[in-house]
Amino acid sequence: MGHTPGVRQAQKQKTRQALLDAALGLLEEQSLSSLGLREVTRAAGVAPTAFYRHFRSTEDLGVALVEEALGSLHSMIRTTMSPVEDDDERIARAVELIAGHVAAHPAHVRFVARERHGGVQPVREAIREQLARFAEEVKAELATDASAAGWSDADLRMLAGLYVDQMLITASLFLETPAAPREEHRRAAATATRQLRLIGVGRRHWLD
Amino acid sequence: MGHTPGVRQAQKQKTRQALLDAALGLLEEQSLSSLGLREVTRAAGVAPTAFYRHFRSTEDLGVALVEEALGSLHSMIRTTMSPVEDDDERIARAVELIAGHVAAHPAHVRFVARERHGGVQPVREAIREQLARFAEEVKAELATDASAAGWSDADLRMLAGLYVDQMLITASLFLETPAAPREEHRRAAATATRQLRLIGVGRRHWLD
DNA sequence: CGATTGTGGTTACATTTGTTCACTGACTCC
DNA sequence: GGAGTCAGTGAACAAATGTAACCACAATCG
Repeated sequence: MGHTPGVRQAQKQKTRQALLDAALGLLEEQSLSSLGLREVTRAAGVAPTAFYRHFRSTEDLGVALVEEALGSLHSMIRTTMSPVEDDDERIARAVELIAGHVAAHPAHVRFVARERHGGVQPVREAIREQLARFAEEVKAELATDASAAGWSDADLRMLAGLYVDQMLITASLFLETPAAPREEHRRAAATATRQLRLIGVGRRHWLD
Repeated sequence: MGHTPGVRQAQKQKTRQALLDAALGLLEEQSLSSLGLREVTRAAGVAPTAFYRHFRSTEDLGVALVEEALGSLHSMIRTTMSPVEDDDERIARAVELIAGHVAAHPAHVRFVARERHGGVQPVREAIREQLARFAEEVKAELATDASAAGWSDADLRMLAGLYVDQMLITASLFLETPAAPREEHRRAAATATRQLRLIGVGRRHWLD
């Protein structure tokens, strides 16, 4: 089996993915700056030197993880901004969406929250850049909203940044609520909802 | 010189402080989970084994650093809540205060921002606990405010948490603006001011 | 088909790590 | 002032790390 062109590259990306997955798993209990090359290869089931075929260093791997982690967030933001008329409905949907995303990709969320201010500069930079891109998208979406009439460009940028930060805060709040039966989860959701609602109120009366 | 009682303990705390300072310096370019015991003692100018006279492990040292770092934040919050009638004046003063604190203790602020979601569980826990205490203080302060009439306990707690998170966001925003001549610093301050103002607007119209 | 490319494995090495043990000598306390 | 306490030192250890050089062998391409 397999004289189809591309078998080699497919295998390569398979082990590459194994390295990424292994690293992501290990990063649930430590920071990237302490992640060892051998540690990763051991968890991935490959020889230490094989690492170099894919990444120059663990820093490099970290940057790759940023792409992977925030790629999944990409679709999330789009959905949050979906056309819903009722504001409270939209907020509830957003909180629900964040909770779902955290439940689906906890390791990715943890990684971003952890390394956003972490000890590896290139990774911080990559996260910052991606989040700035998201904020720009959010801002563009906000600008189309009817209630945005009269808002300055700086005001819109500020609000978008506020929403992005709030999204991360909410996500890591859910993260800290792992197997809490249901009660803590509810409280986290309630708090997040309230915070978004207050921002919404401020938004509606911004031009008063 | 020195038959006054307490010379010994004074010397001990002096080297203990040297260890803390050395660690804090090293942590500007890495995370706590990768901080080595020998690395710290080397930077502090003491023998590796001396470390054990003060801390059980680097994790332990990290927890001690939390106390030190958030102790300085303590006074900061109190001042922010000082009695000023004009809201915009209060916001301006708060932003100014945060900027000053970051300029005065950049390493402490960086440490808290970095390890709040970092890879060392006991340190995360310590930071969470201290921030919860701060939030409680802020909430108590908010409750005395005249405009807090009719606010539920949960609403007050939510608002206090929002302010604390916002304070950290603003602080780490200033952190990312190290030697930027003045322009970036101004923009950061402007953004922070705008965000606090929007929260203030939402606060005033919360009960509408 | 034969030649080439390149992923992954093997072995090896110099460094660095955390922790131990026994020690020294200055401060403490009676 | 003499006995005891204890912060800091020094040497030693096994274990783990990042990186290099060389090898094997299947997929690729002419």
